[in-house]
Amino acid sequence: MLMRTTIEQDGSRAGRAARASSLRSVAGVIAMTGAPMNFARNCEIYGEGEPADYLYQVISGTVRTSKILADGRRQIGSFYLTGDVFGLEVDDEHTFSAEAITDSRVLVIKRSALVSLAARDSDVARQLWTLTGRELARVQDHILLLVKTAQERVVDFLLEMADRAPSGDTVELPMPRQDIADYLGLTIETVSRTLTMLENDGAIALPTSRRVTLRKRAALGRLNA
Amino acid sequence: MLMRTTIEQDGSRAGRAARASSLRSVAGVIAMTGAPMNFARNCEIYGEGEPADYLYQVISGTVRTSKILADGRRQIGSFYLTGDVFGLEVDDEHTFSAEAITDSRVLVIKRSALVSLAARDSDVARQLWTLTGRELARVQDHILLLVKTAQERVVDFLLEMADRAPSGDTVELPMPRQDIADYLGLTIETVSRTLTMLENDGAIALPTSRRVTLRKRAALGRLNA
DNA sequence: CGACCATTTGATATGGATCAAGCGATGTGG
DNA sequence: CCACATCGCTTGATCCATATCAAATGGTCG
Repeated sequence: MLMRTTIEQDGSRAGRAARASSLRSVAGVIAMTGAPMNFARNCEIYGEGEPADYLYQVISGTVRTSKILADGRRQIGSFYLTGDVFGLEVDDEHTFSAEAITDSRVLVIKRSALVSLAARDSDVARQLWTLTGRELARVQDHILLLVKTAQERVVDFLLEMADRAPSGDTVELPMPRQDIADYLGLTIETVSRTLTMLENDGAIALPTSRRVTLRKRAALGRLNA
Repeated sequence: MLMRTTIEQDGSRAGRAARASSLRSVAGVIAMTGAPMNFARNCEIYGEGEPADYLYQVISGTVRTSKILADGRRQIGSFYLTGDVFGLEVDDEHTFSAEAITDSRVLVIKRSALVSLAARDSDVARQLWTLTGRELARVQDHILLLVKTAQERVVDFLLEMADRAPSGDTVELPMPRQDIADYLGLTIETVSRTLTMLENDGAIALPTSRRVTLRKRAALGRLNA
């Protein structure tokens, strides 16, 4: 089911500079040489349990991390948008697998290089720690999501996406409903119904199924808190 | 509702040595001087949003971290048993609050001391990173818990506690049902009923409400995976 | 003994899952 | 260029796990 990947060895200077400027806080880390790679939609980037020899930064596209439970259900850990770093592990195994949601371009960075550099350069060490801490914060928020009602989960998700890909009040959802459902711990039907409901309530507009306009963000936020 | 705390300045050598031996992996970190403090049952150790000037290690007793949601519900982040480190933040604010579940003795360590030491000593930096990574792994497991059925959650919880406080197949639960419920995202009634059901099925025994004997761990594990 | 708190048990309600069908875009072969 | 298969999404009907509301039980401490 997963497709083959293509590798490119470009790594243009211009691209690097642009990235660095928009991502100050991880600048130190990504200053490392890394190879840009392209992954087609639904390509696996790494699998659960594989050695975590690399970490990754999204140059363009969207990536999800996921885990298949014993009963076959799938839980999505996170979505990663342009600029986000993923796949960084403290242990040396990936605890989730990662797939490209859309055709994506990803910077691949050797973990061992960073880890050994961190042993000498405390700034790098600090960066690694910060990145893991950021991931921790993300996952903690995710836990809070999972104990809420369906409507709260969906609204939180939309607000999160809106915050992360800032383009006014219209959010482009790169992922299918099934991914959203598996992220929120709901079924695809419940996600769909909830969106319809929010639309009927005038809280959002759905020009297309993948584009959502937040009509009253303040109200939405309050609705949930 | 929260009680006052008492402070002690003891810090016996014998105690330290015993701890260090049972906690190799964080030995580097806790080698730092820290003040042991006592907290009575239900005492707040720190509050959500407070500056994270200290981190903590449980010497004896049990601690929970929690967060109150907008609608008044409470989510428990984790339970910390003897030897566990908690309250370590990458940012400088506590994202959860922490309370002693039972009368507890806790080693209090100044964060700034560690952070500045980490800037010079890469082993310490590594320790900080590892501790945060361990927390991350714990929270990720927690997410997987929250999408399971009530029975699976309860069984997972019992197995987790049994692994962490190894004393054969009998687990002593230091926390009340309400804490378990708020950890598992269930109601107290559902937790209670589920335990009763497991007992009727012969999967566990409940000599007292706070003591659980796992009758068939292998089966329990398989039951859930 | 009696008050209080934690826990269990019982009866009922409900949010979201499940099962099933319809719908709208997109693409493909005749 | 149209018929038709496919895929992602929505909508509908029903069911069930867990929440909610309510009361009983049991253990602890003054």
